[in-house]
Amino acid sequence: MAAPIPIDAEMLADVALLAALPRAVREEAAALARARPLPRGLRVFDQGERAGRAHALLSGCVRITQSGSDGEEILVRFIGPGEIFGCVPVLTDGLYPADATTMVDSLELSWDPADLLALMERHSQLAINMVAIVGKRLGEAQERLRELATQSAERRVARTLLRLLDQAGRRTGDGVRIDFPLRRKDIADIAGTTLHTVSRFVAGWERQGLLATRHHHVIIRSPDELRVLAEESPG
Amino acid sequence: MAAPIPIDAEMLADVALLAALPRAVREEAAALARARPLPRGLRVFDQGERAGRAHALLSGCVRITQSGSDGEEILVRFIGPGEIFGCVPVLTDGLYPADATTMVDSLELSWDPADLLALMERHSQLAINMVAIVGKRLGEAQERLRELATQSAERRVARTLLRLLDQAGRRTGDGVRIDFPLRRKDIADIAGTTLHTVSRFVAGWERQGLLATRHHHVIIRSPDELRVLAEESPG
DNA sequence: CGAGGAATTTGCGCTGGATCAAACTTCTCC
DNA sequence: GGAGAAGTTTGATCCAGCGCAAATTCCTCG
Repeated sequence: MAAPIPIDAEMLADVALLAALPRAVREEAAALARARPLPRGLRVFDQGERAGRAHALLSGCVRITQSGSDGEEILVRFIGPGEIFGCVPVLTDGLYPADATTMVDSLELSWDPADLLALMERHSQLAINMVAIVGKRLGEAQERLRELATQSAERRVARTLLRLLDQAGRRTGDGVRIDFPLRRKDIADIAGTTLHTVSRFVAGWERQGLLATRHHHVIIRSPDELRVLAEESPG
Repeated sequence: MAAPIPIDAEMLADVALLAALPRAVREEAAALARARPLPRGLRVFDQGERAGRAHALLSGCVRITQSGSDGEEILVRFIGPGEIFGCVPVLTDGLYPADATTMVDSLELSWDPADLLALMERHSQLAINMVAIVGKRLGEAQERLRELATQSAERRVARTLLRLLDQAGRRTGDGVRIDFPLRRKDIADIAGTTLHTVSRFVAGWERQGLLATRHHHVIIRSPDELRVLAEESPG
């Protein structure tokens, strides 16, 4: 067992859940947290498993997927630096509702469920922040639901890329790069279609010079053109 | 203007958000709440509107719908007695994310956003309850997302009915009745399909004696057979 | 740098379910 | 109780995109 990684309140300033709180609260949270490096490809927790820890990501990227009894799965969301994951079951039935897997080497903080709960009881602002975070995700899920029910696959793929751009876009020489390793299957699992269909559209856009992929990373050269595709009225 | 409806802490005991709290908190919440009867068909609030009140339903039924810029809409959920609605924006951007319309004559309580926020600040358990409620809805939304992306229309319609049965089922003489007025279009807007497709399946099931509809109400005679349809492995 | 494997592209046929259209039934309200 | 409106059923047609399969390219790692 390696020596525990020291945690200071500074590290917590980047976690959205705690960002706007008084420093004293962050120190309290820091004292209870455990830091841990996560190698790429690690299954952080499994769907249905009893929630052993509540998590926050400091760096890297975690993929949250949900699968049904039939094995079909969707990609619920990517967790980027500063975001929390696996925290809701602490307050509900105690079972993780999805799988979590690191996509790159990452660093996380985590809390014992009881500690986090106690912390939220002492500091209502913490719980209120959490409602805001979960509420925002609920809104996003409902928007995706509407898109999936009413829009064409092409628009959904375009919107998926735009949304990822928002979440993890980073300017580079010739466009904006999505900072997650992203393969066609991932895009398909978010947009609710197949990797074949995604490939057709993306390859087309790539030919038009609208975007490029290298090393499993997507670089959008022209977000505006993509936005046009995403908004186009019919189907 | 009619005289205000008197509110006592007893009424709040049926509201899930406040149910498990000390009586003193419920009394505090009661003092700040406003009760209001809502006639059938009333638009309680509009998507995009600034959140003027946070709501809880005491009796009746409210339909929450979300529509996109193109006019396409989905039915996000039904709110039944004891459930809250329009409360999340109090803690986020202050804009209602969806429309809310009463489906029958109803009775609601509502709070001023600032009052509810202050109440949650004083009583962290209230905020914690809210995380649990919103988290549960998030889980449901993600499950629907997966179903919509991976399952056949028939299964989705069957599951939709089963889910409504769970939420608002009431035993009657010859089966379990869903306590909301429900037309084909509503089912379609939840299941993510068209009223024609819903009609085909439901009419078939009705012929098999699996369920019945009268006065825009669905009565499931054989939940088990429906469950089989919902679980059936392929597509 | 090169071999092996993983991911992507692309062609083709097929079908679930959307769309269009029309008859029919059920509710609502006078 | 009856007229009109609203909701439902059912048929016919059509196509977006899924499933399968094979070729090709890209990435990884020794």
